[in-house]
Amino acid sequence: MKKTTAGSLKPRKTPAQRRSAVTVDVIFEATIQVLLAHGFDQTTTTRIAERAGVSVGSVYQYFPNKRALLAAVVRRHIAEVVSAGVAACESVHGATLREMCSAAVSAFVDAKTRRPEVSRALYLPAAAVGADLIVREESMRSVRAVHAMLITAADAQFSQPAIVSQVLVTSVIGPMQAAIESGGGAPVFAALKQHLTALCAGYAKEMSRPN
Amino acid sequence: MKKTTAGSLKPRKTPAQRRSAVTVDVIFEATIQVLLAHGFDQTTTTRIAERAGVSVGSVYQYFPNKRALLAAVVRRHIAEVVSAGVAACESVHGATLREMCSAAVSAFVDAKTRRPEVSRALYLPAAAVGADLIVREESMRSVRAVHAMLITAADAQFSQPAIVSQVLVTSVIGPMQAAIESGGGAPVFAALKQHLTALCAGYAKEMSRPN
Amino acid sequence: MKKTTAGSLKPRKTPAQRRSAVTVDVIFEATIQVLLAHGFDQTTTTRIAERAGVSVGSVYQYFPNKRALLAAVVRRHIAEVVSAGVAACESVHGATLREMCSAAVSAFVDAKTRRPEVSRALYLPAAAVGADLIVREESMRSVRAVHAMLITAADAQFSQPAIVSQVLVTSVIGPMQAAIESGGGAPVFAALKQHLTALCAGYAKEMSRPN
Amino acid sequence: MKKTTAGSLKPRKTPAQRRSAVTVDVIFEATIQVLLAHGFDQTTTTRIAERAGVSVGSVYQYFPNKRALLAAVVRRHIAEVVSAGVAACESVHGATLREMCSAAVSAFVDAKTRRPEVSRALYLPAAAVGADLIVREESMRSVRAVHAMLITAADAQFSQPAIVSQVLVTSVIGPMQAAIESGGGAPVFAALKQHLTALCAGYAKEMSRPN
DNA sequence: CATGAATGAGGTTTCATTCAT
DNA sequence: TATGAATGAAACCTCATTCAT
Repeated sequence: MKKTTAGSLKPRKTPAQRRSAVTVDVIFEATIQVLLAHGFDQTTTTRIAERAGVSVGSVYQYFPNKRALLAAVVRRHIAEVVSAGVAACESVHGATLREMCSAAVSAFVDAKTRRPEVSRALYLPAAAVGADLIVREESMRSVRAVHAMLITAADAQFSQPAIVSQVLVTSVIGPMQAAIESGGGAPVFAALKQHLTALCAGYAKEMSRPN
Repeated sequence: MKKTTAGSLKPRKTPAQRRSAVTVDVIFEATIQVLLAHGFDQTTTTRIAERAGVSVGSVYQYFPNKRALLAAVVRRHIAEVVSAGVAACESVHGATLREMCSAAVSAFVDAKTRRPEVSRALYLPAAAVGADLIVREESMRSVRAVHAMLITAADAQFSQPAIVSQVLVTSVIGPMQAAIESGGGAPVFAALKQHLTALCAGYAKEMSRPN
Repeated sequence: MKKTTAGSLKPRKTPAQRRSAVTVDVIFEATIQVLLAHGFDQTTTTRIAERAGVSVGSVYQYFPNKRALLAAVVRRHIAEVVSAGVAACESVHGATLREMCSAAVSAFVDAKTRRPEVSRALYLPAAAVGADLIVREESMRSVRAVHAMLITAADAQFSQPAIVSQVLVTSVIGPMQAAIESGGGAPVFAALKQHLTALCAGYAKEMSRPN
Repeated sequence: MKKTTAGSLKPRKTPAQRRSAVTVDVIFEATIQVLLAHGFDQTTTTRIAERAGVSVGSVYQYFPNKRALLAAVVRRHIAEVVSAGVAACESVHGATLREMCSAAVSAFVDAKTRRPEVSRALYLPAAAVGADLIVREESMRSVRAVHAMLITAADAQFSQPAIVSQVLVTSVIGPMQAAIESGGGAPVFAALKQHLTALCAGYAKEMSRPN
């Protein structure tokens, strides 16, 4: 990244037409591929275009600059993962604490490990682009969903549900990331689910009063 | 950063003379300052040298390239934090689970928040440089220390102490980071200690049998 | 030249479009001009680009690095000279030894002195770049052509035609170079032809048996 | 070479003292070693000093700048070779043409191949340093010696002894260099002597009248 | 005298972005 | 609309040379 020109991060045109939507997808996928194959600093717009089978000019037709492109890729990935988590949370309103933790953790791990390489590839871009904002926004969605879920718990009551939600969401990411980086496969992820469920449930129990 | 030159990350010459040692320290501090004031991609070797009050040449007398410099700065910071945590762990061998969690978390939070800006400044460099390795190495030290501590717990026994240690260490970082990023002050960090202690203790209880 | 980067010496993209071909030629010519006007170490890529009326970037669009550019310039020049010599050799198959020497020497001197400054300008680059290889390759072409010629001589037979060819080719270059360096004009070159012809013919006679 | 500052090429102080003379020799030898081990552009003053076991400062005590150092090294080497040739020429005054050629060529080849690596190492520096002048000066000595020799030939007379001498000297260098570059050993050099003798004798015969 | 840390001008190279075709 | 050659600011890094110790 050269200058982080601080320009707009929003895509340039909404892909109204069919063709456009396809092109954007191709560019997204190419970006991830290049990121994985060449690493962050070798990820140039030209290379992305090449890999996508379009010209650099075309890339700039859809994104005002490189940052915007990376941001969009990051946003899409995070949004997917978060949405899965949010849906899981909503589906267990009214359940017990342990059921809630198990369901949410499971959904999160599944979503995140569906394409583990993608998570790895996007780690640096997310930080380097001003995607912190995006990450924060999406995290908020998770936190809110967890919050909304917790207060419906059948077997407990929280005095600080907001803070607890925040800690729950952020504490789960580290072990997740570590597991992905370590290159572990399905069995590792299965074990991870159990441990993260215990982590969340244990903490939730500590911070709540039985109902 | 242009090319991730993949060259050696080891410092170039050990500062033998007093003057040199000072110079290196000045450069370290300048690096952090620039990182904070201008952001990662605006952190150029020239700017670092300027801020340090030396010439670019001097920087390159001690570090073979920019990556190595950043890596060194990251290493020093992480090592400090980890060392504090490790010391705390060692000081509570034989205590109860809750005492252990409280002591370790407290030490970790204190170390990490002594200079919160530094943590923020080094977040991206750590990822961008090949400092993953460094981070991983230091993480291992923490994990081992936690592991050594856990198995001496007065009131509990673990069947998978290794995994538990790993999860404990990685789960604590996220909330920590979030608190720092949020810019919270002393009260936030105090609350954080309580929550992280609960997080750890709760999880530890879940994963162990009473003695 | 800083680092003899040892990277590829092959041009980067073959100029497909007309515009590109022109650009490359302009860069070639500019390189020679700068070499002549400023000398080898003052021949910077920036200066070449300036003189060529293009941007540095354009230079790097066609050549992966400075060495490759210089190598290409050297190669083109040497190839021209050698080709002239080879053609001359082929045109006198079956002639007498003296006719052969006269024809080959004449062609070589003519080719080399068509633009004497170029020869002077490229002397150092040829050595400094890894163009030794190029020079060697092209020399081989000359040697082979001379060899092929010699064995058809109407009036003589050689027992070691290979070695003789090698010596003939290499012995002629020194006096040639000296004459160019001395800045002599047409009359000097005319005299040179006679002397070199004598040199070659005399040696050839010594190393062969009359037919 | 950075700037070819065009400063004086003359050594800075005459090594009046014993110690100085030794130091200069050590530096000379170190220069050649570095040239051979690292190549021309990697031959830095610091590296030379290191290899010589002295400080950079000391190198600058004896030579005003890098060019002067390289020039001195080149000069010494060439002077040695030329002196050997000159001596040989003087020792055969009054002999026959063929004897002259044989003696001079033999001495030249011997001198040049005593340390073939040195010749290779100094090739580029000689050209890059403006040592052309030195080379030219020393060449002149050779040419004059050959000239003085030729006119005493017992069996021939030359109408243009000056030009003939010039051509003889310059024509012999190319094949010599090629033989060295090719890495050939003693047998190659033996054959070379025969061919160069034939080359010179043949040419000399062509350019002279029997006595 | 020797040392070697410090200097800093300047060289090479990259790559996001534009715009004529 | 798509293309991709051209741009050029700016980054990293080197190394001959100096001078305080």
